[in-house]
Amino acid sequence: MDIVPYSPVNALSHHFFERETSEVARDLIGAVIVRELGGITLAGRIVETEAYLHETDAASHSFRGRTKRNEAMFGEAARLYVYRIYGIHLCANIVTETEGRGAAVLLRAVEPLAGLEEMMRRRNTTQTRQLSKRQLCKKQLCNGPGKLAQAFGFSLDDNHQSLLQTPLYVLPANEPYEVAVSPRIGITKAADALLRFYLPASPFVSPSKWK
DNA sequence: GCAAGGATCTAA
DNA sequence: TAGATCCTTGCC
Repeated sequence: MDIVPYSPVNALSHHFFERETSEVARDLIGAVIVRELGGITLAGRIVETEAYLHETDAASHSFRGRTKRNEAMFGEAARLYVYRIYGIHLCANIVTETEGRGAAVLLRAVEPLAGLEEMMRRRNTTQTRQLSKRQLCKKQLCNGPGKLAQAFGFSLDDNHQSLLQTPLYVLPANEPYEVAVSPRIGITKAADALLRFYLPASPFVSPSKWK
């Protein structure tokens, strides 16, 4: 069969994620996140991110200091911070900057590249409705933070997991992309800060008033 | 348009 | 300790 075209050899290094959070969030647009899960390769091109800064950012979980929930956000760069939102969904973040800082990049949407069958299966597991009624299409697999986390099988147990080697790593963008900027989605504090980055031409970004 | 869902924060 | 809030989604 085919050789899987994904290898951690050229994966982004610790240095990439140590930088200032909004720079990391912007530079992650076009990068490819790869996860080996149960012998299956899941991969997606990152098309939408948000930067959550340290103690000066009222919208960030780290704003009120370190707690059990946000502990992973204060860990070293290039590790996962996963949290539960609205009691139902999970959101996956990549920790940035220096250890103890409390900054991260939220992964909001990716374009599915590999493992689509598996993503579709994971996105359907909690669906009790008939498949024929509203079949999930490629665009709906990962176009939102909760959807992305579900498709890639992220869980609270994945907190602190490294993104620097198999089974989880990020490959740099293979071409330069024109990145658009907007306010972040779904927040009330610091709502005017331009810390959301996305590919304006991509049909795989999450549905929002900013397009 | 809004309910679901559970942890976390805030005001007493 | 009760009540509001929360980096969302999918069904009504």
